[in-house]
Amino acid sequence: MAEITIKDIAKQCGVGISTVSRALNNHPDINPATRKKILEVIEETGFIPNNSARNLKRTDAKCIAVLVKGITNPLFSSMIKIIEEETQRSRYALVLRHVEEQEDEIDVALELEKEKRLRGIVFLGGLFEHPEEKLRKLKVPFIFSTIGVNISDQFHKVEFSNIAVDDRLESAKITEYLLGLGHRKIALITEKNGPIGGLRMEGYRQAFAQRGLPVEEDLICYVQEDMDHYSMENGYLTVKTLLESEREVTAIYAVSDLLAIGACRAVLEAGKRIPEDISVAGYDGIEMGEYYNPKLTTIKQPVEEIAKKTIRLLLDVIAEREEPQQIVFPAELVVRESTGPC
Amino acid sequence: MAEITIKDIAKQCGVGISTVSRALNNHPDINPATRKKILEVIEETGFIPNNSARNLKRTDAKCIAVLVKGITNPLFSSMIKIIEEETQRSRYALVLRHVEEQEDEIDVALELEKEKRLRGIVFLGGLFEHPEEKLRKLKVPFIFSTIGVNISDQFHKVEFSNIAVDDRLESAKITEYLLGLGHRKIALITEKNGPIGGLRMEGYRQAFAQRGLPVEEDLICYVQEDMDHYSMENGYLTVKTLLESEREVTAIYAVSDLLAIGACRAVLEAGKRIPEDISVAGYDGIEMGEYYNPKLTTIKQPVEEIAKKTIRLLLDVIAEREEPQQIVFPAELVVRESTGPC
DNA sequence: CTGTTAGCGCGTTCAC
DNA sequence: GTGAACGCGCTAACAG
Repeated sequence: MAEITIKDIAKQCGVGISTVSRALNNHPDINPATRKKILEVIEETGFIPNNSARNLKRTDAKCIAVLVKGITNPLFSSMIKIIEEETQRSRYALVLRHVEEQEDEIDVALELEKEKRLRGIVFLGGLFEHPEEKLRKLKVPFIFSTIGVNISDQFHKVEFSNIAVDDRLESAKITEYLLGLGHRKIALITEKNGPIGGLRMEGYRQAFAQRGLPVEEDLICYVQEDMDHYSMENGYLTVKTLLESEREVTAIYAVSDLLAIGACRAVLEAGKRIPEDISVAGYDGIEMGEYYNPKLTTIKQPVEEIAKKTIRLLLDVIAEREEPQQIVFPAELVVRESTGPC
Repeated sequence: MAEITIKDIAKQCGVGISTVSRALNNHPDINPATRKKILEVIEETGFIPNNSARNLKRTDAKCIAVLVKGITNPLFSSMIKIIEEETQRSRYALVLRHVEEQEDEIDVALELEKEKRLRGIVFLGGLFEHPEEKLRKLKVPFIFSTIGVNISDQFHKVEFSNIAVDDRLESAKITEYLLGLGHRKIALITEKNGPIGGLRMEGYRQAFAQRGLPVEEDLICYVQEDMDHYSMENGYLTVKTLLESEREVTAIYAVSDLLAIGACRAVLEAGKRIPEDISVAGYDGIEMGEYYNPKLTTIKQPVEEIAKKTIRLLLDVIAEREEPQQIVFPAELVVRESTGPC
């Protein structure tokens, strides 16, 4: 069965091809009567315009793309929801696209930019460390909403937008909080390579340094490389190994809430209490932290604010109401039940 | 700046347009030397073929689409991962597409079918209750992997594929387990309307009926309609209300693990112990259930098997090695720490 | 092996 | 207001 096209509709309505096109696109120059009739026939026939063909010709598509790297990150779904709302309000269409871990998000963006008629791009969860040369290939405004990557090391000019949290600072904040409680044997659960783990580790070290305290290197535990670095399972396994090693530990700081929850499981399984025997702190502020037992002490990233600012800034830049800029959001130390005095 | 096209590449290489196309598509009939040169120029120029134009002409695209309804469902990400692996192994491209709650997944599929050259479609999380007439519009094989919707009530012919778990049966299983522990005051946390909640409630009733026990209607608690029906927050609020009502309860069965975790938080906040004072059981078998404290008793859906079978069946149907069929997978009652004798 | 040509389905000029 | 013709960028069929 042949695909039904705009031509068939035109024939069936006894009108020209372009009239159908006008009906389809809410073009003003069309007789309401003929327009209504065309839409009826379209309804009956179940005709669906071919998007590929449309994208090929269309000049005015208001469309922005969100490229998400890391579908497993629980923070993203709420961010996406907010971005969706905000774009709809501005009458933009949204293309949501997942980027595989090994894919280059810029390449995907470049491809999408050609395929659809993008007006702007949001990068969620990728790394803002692409060569400027490559970034410059993007012809529409874009913004990196890189929860987890501090920009202070970046040398990008202000010509590119970026919204982030100062990981090093926030990480130091929660470490200092643990130190303030009297903890000294604070195990750090982090990833070995990778900018996020790196920055958060730096914050950890900074907090110790600021108090003139030495960091015990063998309390820095790296998650397993061969599986998702930020999964509960990885946190569990890493902390299990730690506890079995009989190293003395009074607190555990995992650089993500999921790792921290895995850590909790390992601690509980070892027959220890949280926080009486061992305090556990996370980082991210995922919803589960409020529901877990005990409730998780963590650094809460202002996800909603970040999402809102991200999309608004992008829309403003698109509309040339605003210049690209780089913004750092403060995060919040949320003390709950999983941490206590040493 | 004008978009760079295949024509420009051809000119720059001093070859014909179709030769470039051949290089692009790994066509065998091409001189390796010219081919290499073309690819080099493409690399230099940063040329990216326009997908819309390709889709318009291409006839042989091996592409299958996965339409996901309900991004928040924690079970989906692992299913998607498996489906990705399996499709790649068969050298199919994958289009992942999220469907909004209010969108009609069939409409989206229809549109996508025109836009890309789909060979098959997987529906994840939608409802298999579309009129046959509409389903028949889909011209490529598709399969509903409807975790959560029992098919026994469906009157669809075998011409459509569907993979599911028998919700009623499994729900009865876990209810019977609680009854077997001696519980009689078992609160049910479910959604008021909606086929999933409906079927699971039927299972709950069935289990009581089988023992000749009456169901106490006021122990059936409906989640709030105005927010995500299967969120922790909704479970928390619903159970909080329940507990404040002073109705006697010895066990709570929530029809999803997330609801159950919210329920646990409410129970704990009320100063009760799990399972000593109140047992809590969930449904789904999400990973968090193993990490939560206490570990959650639940019905574990065989997500991996379902995902594998789903994609394999689809590929088989596409290749005409197999007829469309409807399969029911058994789920497993996993008893963990959150439930105990009455 | 390679270049030329004819559309894919639609939006966008133009005339009318 | 409307229709015919053109071409978006590319692939496929055909010649060479």
